Amino acid sequence: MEPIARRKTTKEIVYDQLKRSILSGELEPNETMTETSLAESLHISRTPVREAVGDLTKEGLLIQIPRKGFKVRRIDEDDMEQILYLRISIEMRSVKMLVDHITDEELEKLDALVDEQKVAIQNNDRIRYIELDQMLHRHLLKLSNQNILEQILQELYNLTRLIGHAAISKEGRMEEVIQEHRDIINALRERDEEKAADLMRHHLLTTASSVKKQREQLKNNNGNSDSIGGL
Amino acid sequence: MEPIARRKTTKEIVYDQLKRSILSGELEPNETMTETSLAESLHISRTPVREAVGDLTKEGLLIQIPRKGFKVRRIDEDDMEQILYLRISIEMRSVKMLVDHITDEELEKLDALVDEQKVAIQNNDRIRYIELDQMLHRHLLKLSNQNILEQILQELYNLTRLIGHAAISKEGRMEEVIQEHRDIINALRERDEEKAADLMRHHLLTTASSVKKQREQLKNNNGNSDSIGGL
DNA sequence: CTCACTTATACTGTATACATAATACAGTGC
DNA sequence: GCACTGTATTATGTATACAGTATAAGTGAG
Repeated sequence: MEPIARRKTTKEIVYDQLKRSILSGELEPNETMTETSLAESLHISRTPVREAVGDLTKEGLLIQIPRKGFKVRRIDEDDMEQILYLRISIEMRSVKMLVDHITDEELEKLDALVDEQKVAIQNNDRIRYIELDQMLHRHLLKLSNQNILEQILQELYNLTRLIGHAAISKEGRMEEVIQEHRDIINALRERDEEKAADLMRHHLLTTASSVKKQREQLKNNNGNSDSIGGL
Repeated sequence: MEPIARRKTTKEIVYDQLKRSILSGELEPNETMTETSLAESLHISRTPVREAVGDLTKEGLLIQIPRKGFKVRRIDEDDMEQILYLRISIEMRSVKMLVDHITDEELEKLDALVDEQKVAIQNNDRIRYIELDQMLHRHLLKLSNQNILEQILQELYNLTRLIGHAAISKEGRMEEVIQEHRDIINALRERDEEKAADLMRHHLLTTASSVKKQREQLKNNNGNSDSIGGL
C-alpha cells in the first residue's frame, strides 16, 4: 500500500498559506501584522503562527519590525541583481552537469512540464504558470543531484517572486519563456553543454530585463509604487 | 549615542551556544539530542530551545530525525563541492565590485584583520583564527554592499565549517592562508580587478583541496571516520 | 498650549500544560 | 520460541498563561 500522507501540522498550513499570500502579491509590503492578530484571525494559538513567521523571516520573505509586527519584504534593484547573478551561476552549472547523464525519460518529463505550462497560459492561469516555471527550474537542480544548490535556488526563487506578478506578466513574455524553456531542453537533448548553459543564461537575463522594464513602466503609470509591490 | 546592546534573548543564547558547539566540532554528528533533554540540561523551557534548533535546522547545520531528535549534519564531498562553487561565484564577484570604490581606510582595516589572524596563529588559537577568517570574507561582502549575497555566504561559510577543525589545520596551511589574504588585499590596493578575483578563486580552491587532502588522511589514519566528523 | 511624567496598552519572549502519535516493550496466546 | 497485540513511554505540536518592555496615550503642571 502507498504510505498515507501524514496530515500537515498547523504550522505548515500557516506557513503555506502565508507564503502563498506573499508570493501571489495578495499581501503587500506596506501592511503590517502581528503574531497575535494573525493567530486570532485564523482562530489558532500564537505558537504555530510564530514559528511559521519565523521561518519566512529567515527565508527573507518577511521582515520583523521590533514591537510593530512584521510585513512583506521589499526587494530593490540591487537585491534583484544579486539574486539574478547567483541564479545564473547555479542554473548554468546545473544544465552543464546534466548534459552527460540526463535520460530520455527525464527529458520527456521536462517537455511535459513545458506543455503544461503552455496550457496554463491558454487558460490564463498565471498562478499555475509560475508554479510550473518554478517546478521546471527546480527539477533541473534535482536531476543534477545538487541538494545544497537546490535549496539555495529555492530561496532565491522565492525572493524573485517578491517582485510581484504584475511585473512578471509583460505582454507576450510568457510565450517567449515557453520557447526559451524548449530551447534549453533541446540543447540538453543534443548533449550540447555550452549551448544549454548559454541558453539558460540568456533565459534568465531576458526574464530579468523584462521584469525590470515592466516594473519601471508600472512605476510610471501610478506614482504610488507600493500598490504593485514596487521598487 | 550608540544604541545600547539589548540584552540577548534566551533563544539567542541557546542559538549561539549550540552553533558554537556545532562549528567547533564539540558536538559530533553521531550523538542525537532532543528538545526536552537539551532544555533540561540548560535549565530552561523547551520554547527557546525549540526555536533555536529550528533555526539551525533551517540553516542546514542540524538535521531533525522524526521522533528521534536532532543531530549535527554530515557534509559529504558532493556538498563540499557545491558550497565551494558558490563561494567562488560570490566572492569573486565581491572583490571585483570592490576594486572601484574601496577606500584606503577600509584596506587598512582588512590588513588589520590579517595581522590579528597572524597573532592568533602565533598563540595557537585556532578558534580565533577561524573567526577572523570568517570576518574577513564577510567583511568583503559587506563592503561591496551586497546584503543578499552576504547572507547566503554566511550560510555557506557555516556549512563549510561543518567539515571540522581537524581538517582545516593542515600543517603550515594557516600561514599560507595569511599570505593569500595579503595578496588579495594588495591586488585590491592596486585596483587590479582580474588579479584580485583570480587570487580569490585560487585561495578558495587551495583551501578546499587542502581540506580534502587532510580529510582523506584523517580518514585513513583511523578507520572510524565519525570521530572527526568525516566523510 | 506644551512638555514632562505617569499610566495604559500591546507585542514579544518564555514557561508550562496538555494532546497526539509513534516507537519500544512486554505480555499473552499459539 | 515466535508472533501479535495492547500498553507505556517519549518526542513533538499546540494552546495557554504570564512577564517584561517599548511605545502610545493620557494627565497634570508650568
